[in-house]
Amino acid sequence: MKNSQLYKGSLNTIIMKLLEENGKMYGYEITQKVKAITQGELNITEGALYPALHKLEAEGILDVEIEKVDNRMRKYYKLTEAGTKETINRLSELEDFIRNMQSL
Amino acid sequence: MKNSQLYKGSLNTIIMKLLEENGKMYGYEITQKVKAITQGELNITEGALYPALHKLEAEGILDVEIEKVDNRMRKYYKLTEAGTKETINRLSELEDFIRNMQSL
DNA sequence: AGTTATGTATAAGAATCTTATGTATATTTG
DNA sequence: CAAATATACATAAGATTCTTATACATAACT
Repeated sequence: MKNSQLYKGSLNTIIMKLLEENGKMYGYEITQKVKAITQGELNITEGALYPALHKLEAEGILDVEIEKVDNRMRKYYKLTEAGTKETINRLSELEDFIRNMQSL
Repeated sequence: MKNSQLYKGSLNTIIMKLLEENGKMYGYEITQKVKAITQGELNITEGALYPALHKLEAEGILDVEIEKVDNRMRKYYKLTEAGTKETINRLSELEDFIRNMQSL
């Protein structure tokens, strides 16, 4: 997701952060939201996104709810209770990471 | 190098940033410096560090100079001219990354 | 004498992401 | 109206990066 290697390992945090703010989102929506917010700088690829969503679901971080809109499938994801707690930790780790990277 | 996945992909940037500030450093010194600056939060493992140094050297980012101190080998690394230029880009990417992660 | 610290190195495996491909429907454009 | 683009999800092969374990060697500390 971008040529810069720095984003490697941050996809789960990005997903969780967006879901915490927006309640529920579907995969394609996440890719568009990220592109919009970063002014096209960060493009999440489906090959990275969908496996990540499936894994977070398997880990009990996310819940899925399937909807059909305009005859097209959408899988809405939202944080579980455990996922919400875990997100707090992740965002704290993100702050630590940023602080450490700046002070190095 | 730590349980948080966020650091994945940032090792090269860390190495280059430290070398830009400190002129030249050897591997073990880098691990200790990082540990000290982050108050033990970030520990770079040798299994990650040495292959990374070798690769940066092969790419022409780093130059090596071997010294013997107290009968023990030290390999001092410093940025090449190309490496210094590349470091400017990396640090710019780091700022973009941080800004994007905060605005998401 | 044995453990810890200093110092470098590699190899097997895990985790994450890229790139490519596949399927399907809706909308826009030439 | 046919073709291209947008919407929407999915997986598989390969690349990259890191973890964990192991290896070797000397110095310093207990």
